[in-house]
Amino acid sequence: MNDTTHRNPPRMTRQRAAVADALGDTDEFRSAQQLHELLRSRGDAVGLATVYRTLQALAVGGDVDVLRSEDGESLYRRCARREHHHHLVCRRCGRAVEIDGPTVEQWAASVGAAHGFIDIDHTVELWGTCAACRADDGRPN
Amino acid sequence: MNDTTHRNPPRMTRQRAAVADALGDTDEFRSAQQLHELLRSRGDAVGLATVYRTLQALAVGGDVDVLRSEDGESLYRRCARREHHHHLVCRRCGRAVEIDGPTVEQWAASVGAAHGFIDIDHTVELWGTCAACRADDGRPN
DNA sequence: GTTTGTGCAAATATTTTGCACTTGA
DNA sequence: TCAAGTGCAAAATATTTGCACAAAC
Repeated sequence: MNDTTHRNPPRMTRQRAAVADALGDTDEFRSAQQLHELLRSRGDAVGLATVYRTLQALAVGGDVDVLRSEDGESLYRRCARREHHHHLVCRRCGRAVEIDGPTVEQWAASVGAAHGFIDIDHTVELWGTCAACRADDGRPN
Repeated sequence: MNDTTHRNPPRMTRQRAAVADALGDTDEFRSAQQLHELLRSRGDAVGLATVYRTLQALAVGGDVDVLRSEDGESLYRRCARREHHHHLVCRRCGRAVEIDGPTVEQWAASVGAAHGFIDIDHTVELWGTCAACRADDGRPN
């Protein structure tokens, strides 16, 4: 039997632990660059390429959620639930609230089918400015 | 009176007309690079930077819709309606159908308010494979 | 001892920008 | 005329990849 599809569990390395840890203690979406910098400042430096590779692996495994900021940067966060959900994200600080699209899922599927499209996927994200950032007003972030 | 906010109408140049024209005859979302190549092949070449600048201007003016492909590239299309709407886009060829989010707009606003966020914006796009591309199956794009 | 992971530097890819030159009105 | 638009090449970003070396199991 040819098991090219089999995949061993990822090895536990200092770097993987560090990235997971950096993601662990926040409710904010963070970019790979931010996490890289955060780790460096903590004195637990990890190569930028490794940060990218690790985040990608975590995302594939469903351990972190990924979304694109309004200017196209990928942002990562370890969410409370593993099931599919959407977010209300602060465009200033990245803080996010997990939300359910009421009927979004089935609406998406039916609209797709009605037009003869298959393999429907949907992006539903809400962007805003959170209360804390609103108070911080003019300040540069 | 200081009118720093005033803006003259854009000048009609060969390049602007070419870009507008390239957008005009299709229902597909296209990238700046694709439009640049399309114009070149038509023998009506326009500098890539100009294509980007023009598309950006058209987008600000509300003359074209912009959205980000699943891999982060900006795609442009001149839609039939100028009012806010969403799209069901073929991830293979870019062909798109304009759709209305049933209650998306007010749902977005209320969810935002419920969490103390202001200036709520939402991204709702549907991606799929259209019937024509499905028939084309394995073929490279 | 294998095999997977890491770091670094170089490669991609998209989009933006500085600047001298052209052109529309 | 002369402000606005253009082309080109260089810069800025974000992300990926090749490869030699290190480390996990």
